[in-house]
Amino acid sequence: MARLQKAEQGSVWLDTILKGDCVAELEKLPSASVDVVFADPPYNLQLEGRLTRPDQSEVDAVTDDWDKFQSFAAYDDFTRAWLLACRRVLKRDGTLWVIGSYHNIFRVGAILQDLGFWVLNDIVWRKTNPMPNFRGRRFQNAHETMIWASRDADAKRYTFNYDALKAGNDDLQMRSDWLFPICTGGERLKGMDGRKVHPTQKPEALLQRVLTASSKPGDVVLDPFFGTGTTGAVAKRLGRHFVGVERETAYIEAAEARIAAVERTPDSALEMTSSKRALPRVPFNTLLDAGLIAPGAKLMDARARHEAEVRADGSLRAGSHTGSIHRVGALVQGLDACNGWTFWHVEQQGALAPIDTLRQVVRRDMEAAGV
Amino acid sequence: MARLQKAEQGSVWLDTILKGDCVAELEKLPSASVDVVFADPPYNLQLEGRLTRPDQSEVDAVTDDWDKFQSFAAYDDFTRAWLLACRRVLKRDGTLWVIGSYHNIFRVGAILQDLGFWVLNDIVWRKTNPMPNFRGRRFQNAHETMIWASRDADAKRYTFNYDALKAGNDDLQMRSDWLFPICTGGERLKGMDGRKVHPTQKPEALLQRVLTASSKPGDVVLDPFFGTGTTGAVAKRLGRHFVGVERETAYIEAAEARIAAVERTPDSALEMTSSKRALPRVPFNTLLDAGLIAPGAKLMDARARHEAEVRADGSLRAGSHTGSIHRVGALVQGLDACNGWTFWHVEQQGALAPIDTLRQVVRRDMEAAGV
DNA sequence: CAAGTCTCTGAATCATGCA
DNA sequence: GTGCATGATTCAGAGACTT
Repeated sequence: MARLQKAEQGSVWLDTILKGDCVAELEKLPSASVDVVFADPPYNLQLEGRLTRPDQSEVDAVTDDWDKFQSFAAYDDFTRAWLLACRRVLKRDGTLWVIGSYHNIFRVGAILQDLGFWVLNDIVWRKTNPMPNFRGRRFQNAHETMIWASRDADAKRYTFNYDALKAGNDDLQMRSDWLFPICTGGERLKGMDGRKVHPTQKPEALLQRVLTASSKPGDVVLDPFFGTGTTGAVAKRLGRHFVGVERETAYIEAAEARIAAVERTPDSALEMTSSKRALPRVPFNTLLDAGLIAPGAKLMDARARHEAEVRADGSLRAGSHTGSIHRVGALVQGLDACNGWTFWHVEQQGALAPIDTLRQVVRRDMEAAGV
Repeated sequence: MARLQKAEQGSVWLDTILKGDCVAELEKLPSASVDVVFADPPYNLQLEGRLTRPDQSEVDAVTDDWDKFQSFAAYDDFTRAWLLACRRVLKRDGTLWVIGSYHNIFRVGAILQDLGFWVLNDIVWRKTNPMPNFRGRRFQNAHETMIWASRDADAKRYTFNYDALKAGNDDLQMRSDWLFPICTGGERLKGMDGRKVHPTQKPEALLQRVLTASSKPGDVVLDPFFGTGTTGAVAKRLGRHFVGVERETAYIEAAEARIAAVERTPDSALEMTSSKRALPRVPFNTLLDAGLIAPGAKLMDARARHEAEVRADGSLRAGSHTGSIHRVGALVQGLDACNGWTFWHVEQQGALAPIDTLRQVVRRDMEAAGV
């Protein structure tokens, strides 16, 4: 929580919407200050002067003499500019999401690769209720594509809550194809006239999975194309901070009212299934110290094909092989690596139990002792 | 059939495999001579090191030289060259398919747009049985992407057999997300040594849908990266002509033997029967996404002896136990396994109802949506 | 023989904490 | 930053093998 407080103290821009062009507004943020970017950029190429080059000059609005090559180039300039601005404010181990359709996603993907982002996954949002194709000249366009990328190719410490996703998915790892309805019904923001406020409002369920997967409570989530604030609403509900950039006053007002009405989920429900990597390390000889295993005890694999002797210093011996539980486990099997905790077993009440169960005892005791 | 006869008379290259580099070989074909291109180019996977499964067995990766490129720029040059060569031999109203993964598909898509191709759809091939992510550091990569494009932006007369696809899809228009198994079992070509002949052989079902959708009997289908000839085998079976380009003699020999064994199917027998699907699996967090259960909600067993809290990620917590609905159900009962769907209940109108009833609601909605 | 169990494998950009 | 030891990590389907 130190991180949360630090973020709260120093940054007036936290949990606010900056009004203006995203490239210009992002210059006001310090570099390396956000954990996750979620971007839903315009898909349409005819942007009527909204496009700016990396040097902030405005790209000619191509309306009448519309030429597709010029237009692609303009869209590319625009894309490069906002991706670079996001890259500067992204932390070293932060990740970026972009959503798009076949009109723009290939260009966005190629450019972000060129800028040094490293694609981690492409994710397909399959729509349960897509718009039909009325002309019958193409396949029904029933999905959109998201790209999930780390800031750099060698970033390894990005946040990915693998175990949390798996626990919520019947103990199967989460796939790259997600199924959600489009945003309709009560969730869809409507104006006084009963018309939708924003043409491309994304469903909160989509953002909920994105943020559950790739952020932690207290993290800062940037949405450079904030629209009516789906990212902010979900971030607040999940106990994340947000910062948005949006040009249109009408969207900002709708987003602010919407986010104000969101209730933060209680901490106890926000707690995520933790990864085993995050659990405290327990050296094997702690089990000897705790008397859970005695020097000279015999360890076996699950089928009693291999046997090893526990030595007083917490190392194992199996024939001429000696070393750690992992090393000896690997050696007796002729493998490069082995998780000794799950490989080696002890006899308990006539049955073989993995020594990992003893480690769990130690961890429980540590927790009880407040260590 | 005039078209078919004309093609048969004048073209020695019809229904053959040209050996060599695809750009050079395609120069031997007349311009505007093929109706459909299906291209499965190298993905430029950029693999480093080795990957082992949790049991320490090694994954047989794509390490072939043909998939190695110096840089993105080199891959782009390669892509531009083969796309241009294909464009020249493609008829005015022809279409082109390319398949790829996130490693290469964005670059391919952007380049083909730059060259003047017009994207008609992007199609997602969802794999029923993808390789897992073994390190738990990303989402399981469970799909590949195909781009379907016409030669020019203003092409209107391309072939799309809308009604045939719809008739074979329970009278629903065909969506952009397709579900097929990867190529295994008897369909997978094996050498004398029992090893796969080609590392990336595509399933015939995939090509069958591609060619059924976008070609007519008698059409000419070009595959510039022919490999072991899936495109040729399916084309022959469906009464289309093929022409392939391939560099490796081993692949060509395997493809020729394979295609020789294919029998042309009578048109009447081409229709696929749609098999009844098993009930769709509904992950527990779908109930949260659908708003049927709120984070923080309490679940109980039928006699209210055990209680658990629903967390925002779709996992449960009961005391110190956390995990999936199944895992926590097992833990609170001290059992090895438990069907969380029938064990856990929610209070509804004063009575306890199993959460399985909520799953049925979701399934009904999914069915109504035609998913 | 049937049913259950074990083994193998597929386009993969697949660690991390501590000394 | 580097080096090294620790120890975390898989789903579906085919086919072989066992009881």
